[in-house]
Formats: sequence, structure tokens, C-alpha cells
Amino acid sequence: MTHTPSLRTRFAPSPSGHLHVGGARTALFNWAFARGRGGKFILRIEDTDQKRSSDAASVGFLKDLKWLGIDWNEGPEFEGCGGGDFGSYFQSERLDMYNKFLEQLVQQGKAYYAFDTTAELDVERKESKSRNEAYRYDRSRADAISPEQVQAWLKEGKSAVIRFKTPAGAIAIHDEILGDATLPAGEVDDFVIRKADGFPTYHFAVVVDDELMGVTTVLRAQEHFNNTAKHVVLQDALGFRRPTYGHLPLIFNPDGSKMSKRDKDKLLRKTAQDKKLTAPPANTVDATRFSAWLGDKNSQLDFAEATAMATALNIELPEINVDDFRRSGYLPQVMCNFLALNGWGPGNDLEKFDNAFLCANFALDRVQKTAAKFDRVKLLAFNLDAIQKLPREAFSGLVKAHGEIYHPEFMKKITAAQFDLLVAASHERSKTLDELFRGNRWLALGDEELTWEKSKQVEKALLAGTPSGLDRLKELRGVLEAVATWTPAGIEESIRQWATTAGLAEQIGQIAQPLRVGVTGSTVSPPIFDTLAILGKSSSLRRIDRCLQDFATAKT
RNA sequence: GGCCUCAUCGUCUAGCCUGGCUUAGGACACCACCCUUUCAAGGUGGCUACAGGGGUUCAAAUCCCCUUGGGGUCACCA
Repeated sequence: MTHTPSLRTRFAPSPSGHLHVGGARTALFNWAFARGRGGKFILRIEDTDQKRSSDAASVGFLKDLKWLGIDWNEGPEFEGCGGGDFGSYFQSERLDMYNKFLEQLVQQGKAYYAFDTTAELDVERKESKSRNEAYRYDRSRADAISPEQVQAWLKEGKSAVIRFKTPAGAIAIHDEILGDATLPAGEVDDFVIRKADGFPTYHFAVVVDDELMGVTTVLRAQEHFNNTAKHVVLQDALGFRRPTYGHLPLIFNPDGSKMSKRDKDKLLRKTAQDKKLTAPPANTVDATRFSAWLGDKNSQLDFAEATAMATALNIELPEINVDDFRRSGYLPQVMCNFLALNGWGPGNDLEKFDNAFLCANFALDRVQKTAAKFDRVKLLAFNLDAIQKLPREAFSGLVKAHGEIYHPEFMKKITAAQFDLLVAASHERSKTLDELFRGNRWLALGDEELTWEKSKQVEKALLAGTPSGLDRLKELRGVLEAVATWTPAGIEESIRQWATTAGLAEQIGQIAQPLRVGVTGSTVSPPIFDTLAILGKSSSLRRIDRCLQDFATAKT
């Protein structure tokens, strides 16, 4: 057995779905803990559940981790990360190793074959439940089967699992975050260590891998706390070393529910039900799929379906996965910072820090014991702050990269000069990178495609008062046409000059709003002189013309 | 329900280990006002918490016990 003296941590996700924020924080803490102490951070893919594993998902994980700035010394090879002497780092490729130890336990009489069917066990579980008792596997039934019978059944290929013969006695767990705990005797039953399909269960694979990979410190979510007892007894039976454990508090939704991948479907389903939909909205999914999904609380739409559904129902889906936050335009360093802050803090009222600081200062004694509710509003505030502190060049580069991935058609529609103006006008006010695109759709629209919202605000800006907004617009058109230098400052100068002569110097709003609505179709946009400058002179004039025309005919 | 575990503003948290420096600090949110060309952003000010009850002590948010409340877990999922 290879002994590695230095500190080694690991992150061991199962490749189902995307990396969500809870997993990301676990990875971040393990990474920072190792990095800050000259240790190694290992990434291992726990793909022993054949039903749930998919290659695509594990690549998604790798991409997400990279984006966050979390790199791994050992693990799957991806963009310069990974490799290592303790592979494979996919559990599905380590069956020989597990089997070796499995056999050892059976031979030593520390584990045994069991032939119960799922149906039989389900009945027992239900009975336990009805008696309000915790379910424990009854070893006596397995004991009643003679060794000869076991061999005979195995020979004829009867479906069997291997269960661990959990020793009697209380089990002590030491945890660097929660302290010591003792599970009373009988709390851990003879759990399955090899499934009927020949794959080890999570418990067994974890214990073997952590030993073989020389993992010294295990930081994982608190939901694993009870599992640790199983791992400890297995380690003892196999003569393995025991890593140091630290169980991290969970991350919850603001309403206190567990943050889950299913939250998106939950919201969609609820909205569909509230709206009493019986058929799928247009351009989403077909009717069969829709009714099946609506009726089954556990079914999930894929990303494209969910997005289409959200658009059709006019709701925003909550960000759950790291990729969702990336898509929404959060900066990776902000994600790391905020994730770390949910469950850990450096003290001294310090709450903004980078990953280097985290590595240097992360320690288990400051990890919170209680679950944190994930506050997206505070995250938004952090993101805004980070964006504002970015040099203009850096911000511009990030927006460009974001736009090219998530809004390619928008990027194609505008010129480099327009882009620069838009960035300049948006830098101080953007909470996310995506906001800049979502808030300025008017810009990506062709002059002839623009339509005007039929809303109270629009009507007020254009039709109310004497003279009305439309009347102002007619006058302003001439003013704009005469502007010599079409820049924010140049436009402002001309308009202010005209405003002064028209006695409107103090009421710029009466000018700005009709203009804004005229050229964007809505009442919200960047400051008006920026808006006009970005749009360009000919587009601005054309849109004003169309607006005047549109509302002239609308009125009659 | 059994077992394990946790408990400071609405939220994330500082203080707790090593009781007095705390009329409990910061941040986000919220409220008010200011600025203002919409939405934001920005500025100023304000509101808000030691779950409850017993101990120990000259002194408790800090130590102990109970209650209450929360969470985790009880799979051939990880």
C-alpha cells in the first residue's frame, strides 16, 4: 500500500446532472484546504450507479470546476488537469480492486451473501415504518441459510448481494467540525457492500478508494454524517487508516427547503398548475410528454425543454447549478467568494476575498455548524460590486466572451463601436453580465422590427400632457438631425441647448422619456444620451419617424 | 417515530473555545431622505437578533441541564 505523507483531499461527485452549488462548495473547500497546506486535491468520479451515470455529465462537472478556478492534481484528464498514479479515477473502472477486498471480507467471515429480493425487503421496511421504527436488516435470516445452500445458489446464479457483518457495539465518530459523536450499538445494520449487479455500493467504494488513493481528509456534506459510521467500521474490518472527517453544513433555499436540482421543475409545475394548464404551451413539449411530466413530481424536463417552458409561462427559473449562474452572468470569483461565505468566514467582518485568500486562510475550526440559506439577492450585490471594481477593459472582455457564448445573434447585430458605447454606459449599473443583453434588446432589433409596448407607461410618455410626448418628439427629431457630433456629450449639448430655449431646462424628463420610448419601444434603457449614441443617428431618426407614424395612425 | 446533530438581526455572519472590553459588530435586504432623464447605480440616516426556562458565577450571547424548534439519516442512490 502506498503511503503518502502529505495532505490529500478529494471531491467525489456522482456524474448525474450538473454540478450544483452545494457540490461546488464542497469541492471549493476541499480544494482550498489542500492548496493552502501544500497538499493534493483529487477528483474522483463515483459512477457505480449504472442507471444514473453518464459521460456527458462528468464532462460538465469538469468544465464547471475549471470555470470556478478549481483545478485538480489527480483525476480525470481534462484541459491540463488530472492524471495521477492512483487511477483509475472512475470507480466503474476499479471493480477488480473492490472485488479483491470484497473477497477478503467474505473469506474472513466479515461479510456474507444475502438473497433477499427487493420486494421482500420492501415489505419489511413498510412494517418497520408502520411501527414507527427505524428499519434494520435482520441478520438471523441470512444466518439460517447453510453455507452449502449459499454455494449452491451462487452456482445456479441466484441474484445475491454481499452484506457487511457490522460488529456489535457503539461506533465513535470524530469530526473536525461537529466534534465527537457516538452512534449507539445497533444503529448501523448489515448494509449492502456489493450490489447484485456486481458493483460495490457507495460505502464500500469510498472506503477502498480513500485508502488506496491516500486520502487524509474528507470534507463532505452533513447528510453523510451517519454514513461515516459505516465507513469507520469498514475501515476497521479492512485494516485501513482513517481519514480526518469534516461534515459541512447544508445549503438551503431561502424558504428553508433543501436546494435541489428538481427546484426548476417544481416551479414550472406549480406555475402550470396555478394557470390550470391542460395542454402544453406552444413551442414547448408535446402533449403526452407534458401530461406525464405534470403528473409525476419526480420527472424532470431537460435544459432546453425547461427553458422553453419558462419562456412560455413567462417566469424566471432559479439558478441551481454552477452552469446556471454562469449563464446568468455571475463572475466565477464572486461565486467562489459567496459560496465560501455560506458556511465559512475568515472573521474580522471580512467578507470579500479571492481564492488565494481562501486557500491561505481556510480552516476547519471556522466552518459553520448550521445550514445556510442561499441568498441570491446578496450574491447579486456581490456581483455588482465586483463588476464595478473591474477595469473597463476587463469588463469589456468578459461581456464580449459572455455575449459570444450566450447571445451570439445580439453580438452579430451590433458594431464594435456600438458595443464599446454599450459597455461604457452599462459598466456601473450591471449586476450581471447577462443583464446588459437582456436589458437592451431594443438594440439588437432592426429599425423596422421595433414595436411599441402597449402599456400605461408608454402611453403616458407619448400621449399625455400638452404638448404631448409625440409633439415633443416631432420637434426633437429636427434637433437630433442637426447634431454634428453624434456622441453622448454631443447629443446632450444640442438637446440641452434646445431645452433651454424651449423653457424645459429643468424638465429634462419631458424630453428624455418620449425620446426613450420613441427609439427603444419601452420606458427603460440606459441614460438617454447614451442610448441615442449607441443606436446611431440614422437608426434614431428612423425609429422616431416610425413611432410618430405608428401612433398617428393608432389614434385615428 | 428511533438515532445523530444544530440554534445570534428577514438572510449570510462577527463575538462563544480562553465568561466581564457588548447599551451584541459587519454585510445584504428593508424603510426614510438626497441625487436623478426611465430603470438602475450612488450618497446619508434608520429599523431589526443572543429560541424559552432553569442552573453555575460577583458577572453569561459566551459554561452546564431541560424544553422547544430546525436539520440529517433510517436504499441493491451517491
